[in-house]
Amino acid sequence: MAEVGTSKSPGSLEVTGHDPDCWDAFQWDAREDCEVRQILDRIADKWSLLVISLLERRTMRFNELRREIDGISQRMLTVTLRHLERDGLVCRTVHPEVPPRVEYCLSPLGHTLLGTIQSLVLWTEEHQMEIVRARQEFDAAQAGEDVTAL
Amino acid sequence: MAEVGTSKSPGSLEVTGHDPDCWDAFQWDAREDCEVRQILDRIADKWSLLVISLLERRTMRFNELRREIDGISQRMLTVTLRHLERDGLVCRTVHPEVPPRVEYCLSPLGHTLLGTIQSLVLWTEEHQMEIVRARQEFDAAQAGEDVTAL
DNA sequence: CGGAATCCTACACGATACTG
DNA sequence: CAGTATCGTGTAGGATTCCG
Repeated sequence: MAEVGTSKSPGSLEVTGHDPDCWDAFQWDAREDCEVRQILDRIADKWSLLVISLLERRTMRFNELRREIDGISQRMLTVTLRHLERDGLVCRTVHPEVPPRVEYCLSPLGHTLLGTIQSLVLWTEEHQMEIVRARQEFDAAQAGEDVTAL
Repeated sequence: MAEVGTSKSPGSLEVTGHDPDCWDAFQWDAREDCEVRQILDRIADKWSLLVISLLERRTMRFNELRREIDGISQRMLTVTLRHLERDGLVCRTVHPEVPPRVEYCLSPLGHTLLGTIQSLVLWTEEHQMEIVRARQEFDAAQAGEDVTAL
């Protein structure tokens, strides 16, 4: 229900992606709509952050990115780039040559995201020790309960 | 491999969660390790952000959160809260009464996350129009290609 | 009330093979 | 080179039921 473009015809990767119910009109604590979650999901998905951070430095070609990332499947690189392109964060330029040459770079909008992302990365750097320690304590407490439960 | 606490015995929810290979030692563009992605995944998952934003205001009980969020299953609320508790972002207080009363609140660490999160939310607010427009243009272009392809 | 255990399904993702 | 198409799998997450 509430499908915008039902043109999900075979012949295109699942770019239109998931947008099933989108929080059931919860409105994100009455301040936001579901856009926030969608966009957060995008930059937090398995590869986007990495692609963005690589494109921060310079324009890159498809297989260049592929080699650089090492571990990404060609499919997921395609899907990720399509997502980012669809959201206007990344620009895709096809040079009509043979062999084909396709270049990707950050859009201006993508660059504005960069600052925010980096503050998030910074927070993680600053606090990851605390988090790791918290996890250890938590797990230890769990194990302790298991023992006392015997 | 590389499992820290293999105490994933039946009798605990899947808190220890996913940590399968963690980027294959890619080191996040040689600047970060996989912690970043893990933590980003945490706050960007389906409900965490919402829970955190609700706990920003005040301490809340389990079913209070459940009612407030409207759409979350009890299972996912439990899982989400456990995750956040494990990472030290949320504090869980059990009052030994009958009927039981369990309260959740943001930890100090959780509060430090709040600022970063809000900058992200702010970015989304400021740019969501651009993103929506970019998507429309992208989808339109796609449709156009489909037409010309006939 | 605040969970835990179990079952089930949809989808994200990887591997592989083919194309312009 | 830069994709697309197809298949197989793991898992996130919902529904339901039971427990202290």
